[in-house]
Amino acid sequence: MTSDRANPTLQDVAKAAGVSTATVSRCLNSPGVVVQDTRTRVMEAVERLGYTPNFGARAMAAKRTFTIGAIIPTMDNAIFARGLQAFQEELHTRGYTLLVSSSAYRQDVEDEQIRALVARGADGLLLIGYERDPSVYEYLARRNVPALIAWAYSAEKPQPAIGFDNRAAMRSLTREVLKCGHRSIGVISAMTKGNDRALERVHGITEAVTEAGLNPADLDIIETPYEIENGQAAFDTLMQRGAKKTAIMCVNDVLAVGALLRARERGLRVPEDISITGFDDIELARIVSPGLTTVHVPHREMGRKAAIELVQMVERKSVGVSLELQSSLQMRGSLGPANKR
Amino acid sequence: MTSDRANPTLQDVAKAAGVSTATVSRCLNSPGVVVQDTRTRVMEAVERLGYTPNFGARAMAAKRTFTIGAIIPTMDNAIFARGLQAFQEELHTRGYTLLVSSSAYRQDVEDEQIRALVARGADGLLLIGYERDPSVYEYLARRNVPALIAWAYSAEKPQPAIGFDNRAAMRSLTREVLKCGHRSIGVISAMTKGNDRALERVHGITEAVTEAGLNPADLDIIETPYEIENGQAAFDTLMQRGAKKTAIMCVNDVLAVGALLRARERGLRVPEDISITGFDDIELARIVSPGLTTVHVPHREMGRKAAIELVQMVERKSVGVSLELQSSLQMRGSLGPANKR
DNA sequence: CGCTTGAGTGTAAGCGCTTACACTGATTCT
DNA sequence: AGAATCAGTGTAAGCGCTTACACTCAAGCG
Repeated sequence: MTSDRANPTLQDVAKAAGVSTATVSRCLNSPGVVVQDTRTRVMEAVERLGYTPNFGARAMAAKRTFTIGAIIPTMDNAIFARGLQAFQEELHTRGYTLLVSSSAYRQDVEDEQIRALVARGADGLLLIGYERDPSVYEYLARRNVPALIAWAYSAEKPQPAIGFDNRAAMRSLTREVLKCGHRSIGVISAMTKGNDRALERVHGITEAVTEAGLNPADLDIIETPYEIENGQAAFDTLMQRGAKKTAIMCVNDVLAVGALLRARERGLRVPEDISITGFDDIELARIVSPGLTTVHVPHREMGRKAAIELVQMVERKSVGVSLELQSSLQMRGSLGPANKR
Repeated sequence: MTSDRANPTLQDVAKAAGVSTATVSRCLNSPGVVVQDTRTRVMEAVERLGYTPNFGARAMAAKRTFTIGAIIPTMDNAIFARGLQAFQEELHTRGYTLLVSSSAYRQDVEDEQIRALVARGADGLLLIGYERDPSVYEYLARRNVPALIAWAYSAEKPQPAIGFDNRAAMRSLTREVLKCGHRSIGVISAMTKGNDRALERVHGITEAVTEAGLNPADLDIIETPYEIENGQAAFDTLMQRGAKKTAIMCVNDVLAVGALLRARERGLRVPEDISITGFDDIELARIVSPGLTTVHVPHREMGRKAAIELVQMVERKSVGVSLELQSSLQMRGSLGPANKR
């Protein structure tokens, strides 16, 4: 029944206010066109009945949801938190709601989540990194759902993105490491499959090493999932095999903190005995001691600008323009001169 | 037009497969009742057209969404991350999707989010802590949306909850601190307004102090928002005013880490010069040095059990039963004997 | 052999909302 | 004074889906 007390509908409000459903709808969506008098009467009824519009119905009728979806690889660690926070704040001021889900770094899960978000009527999507099956982009294009890439930027890619050049950033950090005299370098990378950011960062190291006239094949690289514990384990492996390293470069701060911890546990002094670097500049990086030398990423700026651009894409039905942000080196205590044994 | 290429609907699939919309719907929702032959034909059409059901329409027609909403005070820090992860995993195995939003520790925002989630058809809600306007509970009851409280537990409250006794936990930690001989204790609390967990924890301290025959009014308590920086600032304030403290008890690990950092910056040794304790046992607690003595909370267990119970409430339309979990003390280096000057 | 039965499918009535279009009565214009 | 205009409101047609109910037809029954 439409008179059911449990879930008041537009109908109920209309009846209570003695107007048509159209008028109630208008009061809610474009109050300007309704005369003051009726409006108060309607709003009063809304209040009295505790009416909340049904989202599904609204989405279906209006084909707009004012909802933006974001799919991040993980909620567990802080990398995306700050940027997403800024993203969401900016979205909020523009009247949009953010729906977040996480893919656990798995492409099939991400795929599923994308479809779920689209089915839920997301007006636009924020995606992390470029790398995903082309069919995903086709799907989005067919459905007319604009998507913006973040946390990565590459001039060649066709997709609009707002991020920074992971490779270049890591290249400059590596130059710094080389400048400190390090020649035997271990690398701890996240899993690069489906994670172009990690891959690009590793490439950055390789490039810098090559450009310094060294043999990139001498780099001892290990891949491991995103967890402090894995950083610790990887550090052990690296120290036990191959030439003796004087520096460990990690593809993200979490892994680096793991390495740092394990170094300490093994009685190694950082940076005297071994230097360690990270990437991201999450909070952790400044908390550990010594502080972690890392690449600072403008998370908040990225989140905010992504929101602005994505809303633009949704509302103007524009293609979206890419924007490259600058990352910077954050030098802290964990990087020091190589120990000339 | 229903033949539009962009967004295939049930209709389109039905036409393509030469069956009625009802049959397609059945294939998707209860494949058992459709004969093998038609089913393959339909599935093929679904595949070929790249059909995804429209969530809003489905929710509206079926009055079920298999969606659970969760509103947490913040995504910024790690306290809720692990528990939520477990919550979501368990939900997933049961065929539910999780929608998360954050309230920034503001009741009005939480309110808004609750309504948004309900409007979106959430079948059930996970809420953090008991404290909120009674009208919220009324609203939920009227709308028939079951809600489960987590991260808190109190036998007296009517709402079903799954959590632990914040007060009792803090009481035992405080006893431990007192046992170490500390008599002049500073307390750094989160903002207690709208945060019953913080308030309960402070109460726990007060109670333990009282039961030890000391005057709780001698406790130097300071309230500050949830940020490492604020922990640092609060530490300064505490050290500058009143009697000289030998221990600082913090209501959560983030604040405690802030205090720890600042102590170190001021050249104080922990725990020789000053002891510091936290609450939550987030990852950070074991990463700082010395490790933070804190209260360990069974986050994952809580998340998992919350999922099970909430699904139960949704499907059986049951009221929900509360469950108290046990927290435990996690002793690490940051707590030591009081320095008898 | 006619009748019941039931498995498999189709028909169509909503679910709660938005919005194009139609309508009404003041107001303004000629 | 009658026509034209327009602001404010109502009417009703969907949006894409689920599901109660109706229907069909083959198998099983007395």
